[in-house]
Amino acid sequence: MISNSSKYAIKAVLFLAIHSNEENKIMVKDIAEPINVPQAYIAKLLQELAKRKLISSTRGPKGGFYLSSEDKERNVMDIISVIDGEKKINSCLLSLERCNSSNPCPIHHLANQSRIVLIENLKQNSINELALDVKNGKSKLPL
Amino acid sequence: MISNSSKYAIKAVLFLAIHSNEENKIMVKDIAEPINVPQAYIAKLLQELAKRKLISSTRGPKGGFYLSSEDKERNVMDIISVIDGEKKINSCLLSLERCNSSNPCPIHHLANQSRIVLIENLKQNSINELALDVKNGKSKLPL
DNA sequence: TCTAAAATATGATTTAAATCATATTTAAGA
DNA sequence: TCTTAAATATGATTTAAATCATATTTTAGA
Ligand code: FES
Ligand code: FES
Repeated sequence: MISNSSKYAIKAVLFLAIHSNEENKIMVKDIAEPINVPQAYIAKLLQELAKRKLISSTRGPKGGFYLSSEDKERNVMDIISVIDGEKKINSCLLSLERCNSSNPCPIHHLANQSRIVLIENLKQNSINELALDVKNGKSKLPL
Repeated sequence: MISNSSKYAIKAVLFLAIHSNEENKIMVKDIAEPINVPQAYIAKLLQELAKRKLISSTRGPKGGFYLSSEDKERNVMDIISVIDGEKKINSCLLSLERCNSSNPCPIHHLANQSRIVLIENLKQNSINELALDVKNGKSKLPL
């Protein structure tokens, strides 16, 4: 439903939200370790996120990744959409085909509402808001 | 979150609920095709479900798989638990470690409630009830 | 303008899940 | 009791996701 890659990407973006800004960029090697994701792997994900404009980056010495103020207004679903694609999280729990309320599978009505709520919630808070929660001790960035 | 194997297993069990009973057993080859799952693959899953007592089977000529009346009182979460294991569906969306409301990750509060609701819903209806929905045209068994 | 430090692009390798294959065991019926 | 049809047990192969490796491009600063 949500890939490992998406989870890693979310962790990395939140880490950047907490520790970086326009004037304080962070290199992959300084991101990989604290979030406990292999460096080469998170590098690839960060590159993809940068290409898709969810995070910002500059090359060369003093370069690195960071979140611009617009980047911080993104939400978690934006990240999942870029890494996994829209359709994956919306696919039918049984068929992998089109999930459709007018032609539902036997467990559609058991699963559909909670999925809608989940997706809605993942769009509700900005990266910035989630980062503030961590700063305020209301949540933790796990390994 | 829910593996392909679990999805296949759920489809197979629902198929058995609709088409089989103590006097009318069904062979793997007659299950595989209608639910559109490779025969050797669904065979393995059915064997596991039978070993774990979620479905019934008899060997030899006139043998096959079927659901006893007790089997039909099981629910979808029972199947997921047997195929994927309990912990998988309950793991943290970010860390893969213990998901814990008193030490939550940044998206715990975005995801936890809907997951609880999903799991509760998947336990709510018996296989028999879900099969009746299909028989009554209220839902469809997809490919 | 050179050098070094960073991201980027691209592709190879590994691993776990999915899929396939087959020898063994059980039970019905002749 | 023999034969045959079924599930069962076990393991091999394939595939997609995860992970690793490296040559190229860009840019800051000497
Ligand atoms: S049709 Fe299966 S979850 Fe919607
Ligand atoms: S701690 Fe991450 S989902 Fe609960």
